[in-house]
Formats: sequence, C-alpha cells, structure tokens
Amino acid sequence: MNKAKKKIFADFIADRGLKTTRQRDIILDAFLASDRHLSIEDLYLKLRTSHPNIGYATVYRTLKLFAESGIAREIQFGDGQTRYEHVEQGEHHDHLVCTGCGAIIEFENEAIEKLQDKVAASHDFLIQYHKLELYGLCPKCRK
Amino acid sequence: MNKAKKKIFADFIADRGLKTTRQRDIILDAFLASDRHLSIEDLYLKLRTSHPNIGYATVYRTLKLFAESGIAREIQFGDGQTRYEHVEQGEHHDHLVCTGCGAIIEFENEAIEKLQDKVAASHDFLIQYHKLELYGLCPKCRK
DNA sequence: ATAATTGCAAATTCTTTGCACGACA
DNA sequence: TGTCGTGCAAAGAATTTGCAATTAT
Repeated sequence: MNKAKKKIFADFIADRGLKTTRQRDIILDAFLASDRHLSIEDLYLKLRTSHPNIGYATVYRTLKLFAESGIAREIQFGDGQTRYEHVEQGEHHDHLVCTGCGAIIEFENEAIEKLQDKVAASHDFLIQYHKLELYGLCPKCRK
Repeated sequence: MNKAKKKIFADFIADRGLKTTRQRDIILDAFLASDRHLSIEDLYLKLRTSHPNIGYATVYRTLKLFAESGIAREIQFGDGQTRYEHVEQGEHHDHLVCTGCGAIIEFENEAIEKLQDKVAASHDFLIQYHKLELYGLCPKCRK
C-alpha cells in the first residue's frame, strides 16, 4: 500500500505542476516507514541522522503537501505539537490517548459514527469530518 | 448559577491562600457574562474597552485559574486559538463546529457516551475525559 | 531557460515568564 | 508587613515566510 501512496503523491505532484525532488522522496520514505502518529519534530529528528542537511522548513512544507495530496492527515492532541497520521482510503478511526505515557491507540466504531450522523442530521448540519478522542490511562499506566 | 460559580471560585482562591483582586473580579464577570466559547483574545478585547490597563498576561493567568477551579474548561478546535468554555456541574456536551462561519453548537448524546465507555473497556483503558467534535457546515452555511 | 524548491535565518503567532511596583490579607 | 498579583516587556515554542542559491522539467 505504500506503493499506492507513492503513486497518489506522485500524481498529485504532477497534477499541480510541482516537482519531484530528492528531499520529497526522502521525507516520503521516512514518513511511510514510520509510526502512524508522528510529530513533525519526530520526523525531522529521524531524518536528521541520515540526511543532516534537510531543513525544518522543508519538512513542514512537505508534510503539508502530504496532507493536501490525501496520503496524510494533520492531527492535534492538544499538547501543542502537530502530528501527521497515515490515511488509508475509506478507513476512518478515532483515538485513545494515554495521558500517562502518550501512547496512542486507534479504534473504529461503526455504531458511534452512525449516532454522530444522527446528531448532525437533527441539527441540519452537514458533517465534513470529525474528531473523537478518549483521553485517559492505558492498561500499562493504570498499573 | 453565576452566583454558584463565583462561590466556587472564591472558595478555590481561599483554599489556595490566593488573593481576591479587582482584576480577577472583573475578568470573572466578563467571562460569566459572555459567550460559552470564548477565545482568550475575545475576552481580552472585550475587557480592554472598559478596562484598558488589564494586561494580556493577567487574562491568561486568570483563565488558567478558572480552569483549575473547575468553573471553566480549556478547549481547542485546531485553529491555534485556545478557548475557554463554561463548565456546568454534572453536565457534559460535545460540539458541532461550523467550518464556514465558526459557529459552535453544543450537543449531548448519552448513547454515544455509553459506546465510548464500551470501547474504552474493551481496550482496558480508563477514560479521564474525551473530546468529540463534528466539523462541517451549519444550516446557514449549507445555504 | 524557467519556474519551483531548498536551507537558512528572520518573522509571526500564541503563550509563558522575570521582575519591579502596587495591592490584598 | 509580608506575600501575592499585576503590567510590561522580554523570552519561549511552534510554525511560517523571504530570499538568494540550487535543482528539476
């Protein structure tokens, strides 16, 4: 599926008349090879070891492109760090966020989504996207 | 109920050995008299007209105290602005956020909360709080 | 060739902090 | 009187932007 994402991004780049660059390739590989919920700093530090001269700004700009192309999504857990997660087509999930260790667990729940639709409908509201996060303690941190 | 909140805050101040000040009174009044979802800047600007010499820092510090005392809660809608909302005891609600005009509509849904508890339980996760936001277009912005 | 991209540093934006002065208990 | 709070400006933290040099089409 990484191949598919690479294609999506390549097409996006082409459609927009943008350019394929060494940096974008490197950042894309690092992103695809990584954790599903990555802060910009995480990715930057990870890259830095093998590619010491990639700039912070380039990472920021490239991740924004990933989000625009649809292969990534920006998420915020309220700790002041923007994170990016991988987007799988047709899939949606929400998060359990551990306030102890910062672990992030994904879940999906069809029933909750249905109820959200109902709530929206009852307010005559057209949902574009949603965010559901349950904050608390993961099994380990509960001790 | 504003009276109740004032008492809660006064008690909090007393318990901590802090002091009642003119600024805290003014900011509390402005907060209680305002919209349920207020950014710090909104509140600061609102205050500025009647009390031009209240500092930004004081507003920040005071809102943090409100949150600690339990009469307010910090919320973030991902636009880089921290907002504070009023807390009613025993009440919990979630938000519909209009991406067109920024309107915020509150809702409560018992069934969704129950399902959240179930999800958490199935992951052996102890929920402390949660955040559910549905982003999209409000009736007006749908046209 | 031409236009986009990069890396750096400087600029922004939001929030926090240090400190001397003033106010509350 | 002693401690806490305030206002200001400076410091931080995260992110964005301007620009000259570089690179992809």
